[in-house]
Amino acid sequence: MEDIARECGVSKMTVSRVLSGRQVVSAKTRERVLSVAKSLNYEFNTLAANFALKRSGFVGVATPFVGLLGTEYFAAVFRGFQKVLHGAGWDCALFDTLSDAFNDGVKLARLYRQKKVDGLLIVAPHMHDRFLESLSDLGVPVVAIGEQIDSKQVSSVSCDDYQGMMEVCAHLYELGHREIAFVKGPQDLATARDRQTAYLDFCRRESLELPDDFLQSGEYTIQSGKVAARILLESERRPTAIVAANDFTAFGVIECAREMGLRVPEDLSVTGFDDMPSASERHPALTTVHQPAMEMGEAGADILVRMMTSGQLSSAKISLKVAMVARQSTARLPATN
Amino acid sequence: MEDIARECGVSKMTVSRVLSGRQVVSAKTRERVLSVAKSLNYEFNTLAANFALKRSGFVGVATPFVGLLGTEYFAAVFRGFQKVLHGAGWDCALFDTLSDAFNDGVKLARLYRQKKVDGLLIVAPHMHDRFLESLSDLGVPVVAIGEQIDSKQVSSVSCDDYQGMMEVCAHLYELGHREIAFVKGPQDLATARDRQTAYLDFCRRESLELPDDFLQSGEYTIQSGKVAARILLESERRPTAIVAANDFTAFGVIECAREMGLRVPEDLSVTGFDDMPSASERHPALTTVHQPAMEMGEAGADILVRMMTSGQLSSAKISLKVAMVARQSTARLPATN
DNA sequence: TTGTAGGCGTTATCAG
DNA sequence: CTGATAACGCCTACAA
Repeated sequence: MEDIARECGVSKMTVSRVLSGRQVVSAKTRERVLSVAKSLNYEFNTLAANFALKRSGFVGVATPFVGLLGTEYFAAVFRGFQKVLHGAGWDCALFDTLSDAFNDGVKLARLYRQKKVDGLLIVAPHMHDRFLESLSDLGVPVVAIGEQIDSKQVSSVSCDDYQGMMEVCAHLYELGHREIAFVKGPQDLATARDRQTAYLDFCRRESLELPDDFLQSGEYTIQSGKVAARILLESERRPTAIVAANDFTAFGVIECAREMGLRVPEDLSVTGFDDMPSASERHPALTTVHQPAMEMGEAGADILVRMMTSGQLSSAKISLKVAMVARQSTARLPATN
Repeated sequence: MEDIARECGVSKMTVSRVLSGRQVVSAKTRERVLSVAKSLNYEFNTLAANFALKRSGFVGVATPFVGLLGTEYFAAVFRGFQKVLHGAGWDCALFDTLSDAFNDGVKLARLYRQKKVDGLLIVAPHMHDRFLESLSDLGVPVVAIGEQIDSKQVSSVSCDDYQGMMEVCAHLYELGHREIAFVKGPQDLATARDRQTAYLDFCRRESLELPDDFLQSGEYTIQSGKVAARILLESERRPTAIVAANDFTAFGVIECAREMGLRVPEDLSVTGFDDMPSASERHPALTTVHQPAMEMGEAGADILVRMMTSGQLSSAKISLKVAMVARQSTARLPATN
């Protein structure tokens, strides 16, 4: 900068003002500085600028590298981040919540305290309560995507699991189903509990009297879906529809049904939740609930930018609407019975 | 640091030496410094350290956000990066090769010149020659993963497309196939050309005399696979096996065969290349070629670390062996004919 | 609108 | 093995 200043006959400070582009400089001086900078092949040193500004220019995106990185869901959320953050002058760095170093939020907070990142975005759907609780009150700008966090300092952007599951149940009900069973998810995940609550509320609202074993345990896995389905489909009062707490579980249910010689959807309707890419690729394509991943990313990044620029850690809780997608795994009841 | 120094009765420099942990300090002093640091709730300022060291502590990982981010392949490569880089003291930042700002390598190089990143890892399988060429000789530590780069300064880690395709052809040959057709990929992708060359070399080596139309064009897409398959399967000399240049193309071929009432693999053997996750999930599971993605990531990061620490831009070209995976889309010929 | 002086928190360098 | 000093390249604060 000094070279440019000398060449232009102005001070280093004026050059800085032009190059950082956020202070008023006369148009004539500005152009002169810019042209000299170009002719001198000058490159702005972002690192030094950020050091002086006491910021890193990076936002940390934390997610489990096994399980979530590599999914279209994560990619969509991330594109949402990028769109907002890049415009606001930040880049994204990736951190693994599963690595030894990040068993809890305290470790993540160190990234901030050491000035490696200016804020954190946690992509954490289906994450255990314990981890999420460790995020509370770290004194760091943090936004969690995919789960609602119960904290005054941590913001979160989640989607309306309850509403989505309600739509699924209503969809089946409209198709004539009255014998609707449910395969639960892990009880330490808030998403799983919300989905289950919606199912139970729906049954109560419509006065569906269902036997206790219509509520089966599950673990959000294909295998657990198969196990639960076998119990349900072998019981004397066989359901005409099975609502799975997520897509994996639904895949397991369908696999079990097929093994037992039942056709989906003719003999059994099955629904999932999450709308993984394979949900639409499988046969039959799965009726499920789609989450607005990119919008969640954008909303989360918006909140984070506000926290980082204001320095205020007031938490915002946003819950986005989801949309059920009817595909080929559900059918009208009288069609075959 | 000054506070700690005062408290310990040593100089700021000694504290720095202890905390940065890369210079010899007497064990007694070290422990005293560490304990005082803890009691003072001191947090090391990474940003300031990196500024003094003239490095950012970040490596830029560039990839197309639409198409590659969100795939298991990318996730595996990235885990490989992380494993090596984290150990060596770097974190990873993500950049989109598709965004306006990165139509070419020159734009990426700016990240380095502005000291935002200390080096670049480009995850670029199936990337157009033009982009790859723009990476040459940027004067920046760059390693490309997935494509071989023709440059004296840019390193690359690719996998042996030629060998993989040879194995596929040999596999079909051993199953008794002699009428083997091929669906090409885009001609401006080196991977596509290598796979095609292997096929042609194999045919020549085994003296398979095939009609010209056994070599169909394709675009690495499902749709183009369908189109090519229709031509092949409707020709009077119908192939008993179709080798597709990648998995997507193979999916299209299978779809077309099914529409025409042909069974795979009983009436037609089909092979892919890449081993996408869905390759093993589909029915029939696809015989294809698997790439050692995580190993490629590790190898690439190793090379980059060497470039960054040495400052030398000597390019290394590594080509990793691939492995064919025989699944259910290929079968012995006499079994049905 | 522009200039001057000083500082950000760490490390390199060289002397002891 | 330890200490003093200067420097990294930019920005804030204040003054002109």
